[in-house]
Amino acid sequence: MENKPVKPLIKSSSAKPRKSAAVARTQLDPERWVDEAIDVLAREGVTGLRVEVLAKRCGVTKGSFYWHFKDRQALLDAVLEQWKIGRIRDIEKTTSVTAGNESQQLHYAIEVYGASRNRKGMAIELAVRDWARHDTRAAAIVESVDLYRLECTRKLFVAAGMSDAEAKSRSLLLYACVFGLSLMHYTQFDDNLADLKQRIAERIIAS
Amino acid sequence: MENKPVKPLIKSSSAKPRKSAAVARTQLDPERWVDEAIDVLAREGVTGLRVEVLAKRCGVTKGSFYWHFKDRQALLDAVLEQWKIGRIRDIEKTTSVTAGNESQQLHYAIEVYGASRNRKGMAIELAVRDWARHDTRAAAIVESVDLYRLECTRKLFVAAGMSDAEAKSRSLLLYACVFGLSLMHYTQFDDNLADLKQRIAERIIAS
DNA sequence: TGTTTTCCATACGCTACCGTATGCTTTTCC
DNA sequence: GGAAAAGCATACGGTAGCGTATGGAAAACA
Repeated sequence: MENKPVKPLIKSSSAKPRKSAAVARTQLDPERWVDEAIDVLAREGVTGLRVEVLAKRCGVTKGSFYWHFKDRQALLDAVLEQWKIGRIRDIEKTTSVTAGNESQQLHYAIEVYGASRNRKGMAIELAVRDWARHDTRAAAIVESVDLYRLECTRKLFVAAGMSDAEAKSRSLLLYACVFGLSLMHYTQFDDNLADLKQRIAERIIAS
Repeated sequence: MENKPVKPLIKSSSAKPRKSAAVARTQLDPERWVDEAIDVLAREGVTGLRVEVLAKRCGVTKGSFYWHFKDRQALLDAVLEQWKIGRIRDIEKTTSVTAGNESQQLHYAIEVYGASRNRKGMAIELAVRDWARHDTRAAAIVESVDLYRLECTRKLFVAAGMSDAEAKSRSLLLYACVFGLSLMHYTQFDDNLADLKQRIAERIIAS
């Protein structure tokens, strides 16, 4: 009963060996679980994120999981937090730009999400968003990420010379379109999808 | 073993009482199951669509369900089919227009999906789309509905005077934006969402 | 009225989960 | 090297879900 240490909700990964600095050989899973979980999330959604399934993918059993995490919810929270951090970092990387290249950078922002490349990233995105429809925690995370994204691209539109109100609407239009496209099945709609996407991007960005 | 009649996958609802035309008092659940299922789908997604849960909502037990349906998949198929039929009907209603009012009708098409009203319809839409990400059957239905929608609005854009290529891109942009907006959480982004949406709609439709 | 269908309830076996308890092995630390 | 802690395995109880089997009530039909 009492021989277990005060078990943290998520084991702090900063508890690395203190003396021998360069050893760190035998540590196994500080946040490996979260990475694997995000992988499963991308392919099956939250409902596919089950403790025993995940354990099998990690080559261990539940026993290990419940040592690192208080319960399933703790993992889910960690996944959300990790996702949020990654998104914020990505947004900053995508929307940081040298003055004068704003329009170009906006085009890039659209392309980054475009289907082929970054399929997994979009799968995670959609999984989290669907998750947010039934879970308050996920919804809060999505909201914060959305606001940050919208704000970043808004600044780009402003820097590109638009009014504040127009920049806001363009910013929202941009992300709505990006996510919306990833929801739709339109490959049969046209035989020149590249041109189609080009026109859409122009419509979103051009003055 | 053999006393059961050839059980159809979905019991044909055309087997109404033959003689007394206006009676039909005691029939209970031909497609009531499907309606209830779509209701659950809207609130919990496909994974919430469980046989015993649904039975409880209908005030019966599994025994009834497995008389009407071969298995859970048969219900899911019926749900998809019902959804498709409803969408097709809706699209035709939304995009049929007297000549000259195309632009107005396009604005209406956007408004119809806009948040407040028709929340349930959008919830179903998103649930089905998420479903389609893991299920081939659902994906096929979504694809057919998408193509039909895209084609209908494309015609409206053409009728409004656009080139074929531009009409296609606008049509895709319209639906992508509509679904994308329903995925996002942007209520904190601006204090005048109406103006925001108005600008977006203009951007999508205006020449 | 009695038989056949229709429609539903109950009971069962099975699997996939979650979370806990407990013990075993490997490090870590003294 | 020996105690303590870390990291994981195994086993258990419990729930929820699917699908089947079977019986019973109620309606339709003859």
